[in-house]
Amino acid sequence: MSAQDWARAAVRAIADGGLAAVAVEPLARTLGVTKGSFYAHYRNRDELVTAALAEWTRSHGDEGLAEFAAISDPAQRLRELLSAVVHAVRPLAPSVHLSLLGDRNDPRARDAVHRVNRARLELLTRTYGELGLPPDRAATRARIAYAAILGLVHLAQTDPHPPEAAHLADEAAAVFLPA
Amino acid sequence: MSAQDWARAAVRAIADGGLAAVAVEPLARTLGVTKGSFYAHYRNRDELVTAALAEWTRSHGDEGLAEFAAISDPAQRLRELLSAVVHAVRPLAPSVHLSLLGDRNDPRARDAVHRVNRARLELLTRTYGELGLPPDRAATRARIAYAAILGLVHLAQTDPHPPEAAHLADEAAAVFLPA
DNA sequence: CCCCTTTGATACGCCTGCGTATGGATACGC
DNA sequence: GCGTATCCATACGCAGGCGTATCAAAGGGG
Repeated sequence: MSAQDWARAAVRAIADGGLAAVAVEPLARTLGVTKGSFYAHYRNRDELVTAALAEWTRSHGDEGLAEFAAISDPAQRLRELLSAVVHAVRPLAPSVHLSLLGDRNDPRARDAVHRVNRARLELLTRTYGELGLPPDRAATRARIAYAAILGLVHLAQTDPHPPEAAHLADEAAAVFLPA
Repeated sequence: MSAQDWARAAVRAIADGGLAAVAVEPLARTLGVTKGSFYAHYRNRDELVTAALAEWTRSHGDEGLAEFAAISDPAQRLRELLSAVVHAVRPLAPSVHLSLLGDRNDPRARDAVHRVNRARLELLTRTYGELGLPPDRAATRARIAYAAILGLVHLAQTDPHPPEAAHLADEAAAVFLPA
């Protein structure tokens, strides 16, 4: 039971309950310990919230994008990003992102979301630039594509009959792939 | 001080704090009354939450879209919708929508968001259909456009230097207007 | 004019989460 | 093998929110 364990549990809690779910006693229960353990690693709840946001920002910002940034062919990079999003796997998994939008009045949450968004937008902008778009059009294109992806994921989250992945992939490709 | 007043205050509370902010005693303080008043109108907090969500769904679903649905020229209708979104005015104002995403584990919140999304998507799909797109392409197009709009608004919300409205309008037009 | 309904104020008990104090256990240095 | 430090359990006080009980003040209908 390390400080890391608590931080990771806090990230999970954010994913399905927002910052309010980062509560020491419930987390201790799910971890099978008491809160006496917690205060051996953190001074108070706020420190845990900060640590959890830092952990998420790190793993979903530049670090989470590293494997995609390493792809040299921009078209291939774009396809891989698209595939990752549509299959809702790791680096663009939306739950924490979505929950934090609900906590956007908290400056720490807003900052974390903004950092992750910025890292992704920069990669996308660079990718579109390498595909031949002039800088300003690349930036705009990246914003639209990323916004559309976010929105599609958000729509799927509240839809009781979410569209199947293949169909979502077609829709995403329509905005993701360069005109 | 009517039940309506409480419901409207609850909607405001959702806008800047999510469902958790719908708390009887703080709301009573901001309304300048005590909670004794509240329990004269509602049986418990849950009833207030339900009423607030119903109020929002009503005013932002079909009813909020009525003024746009009444525009007979589809191209004009699309332009008006676009303008409304970009200027962040009423019917697509995002704050409650965004906050409810953070509460998407609550079935009532999920349902409310879904109803509003569905009403908007139906209007958009119909509009693209009237503009000449075949039904399935109109539906897909509507989803992408609406998703992009949602995403752009979301990005702006966490951006400390949000892009100016004119630029946002250009970006929105790129996905909103038919190809 | 009086009664009764509606509205809301006050006060209470309960629950849950935060933070602190204290003590015990285990493991590691020497 | 004996301190000593780290980790964690237990127990406490405190705050804030929910729901209930009780009562007071109008205000409208008979």
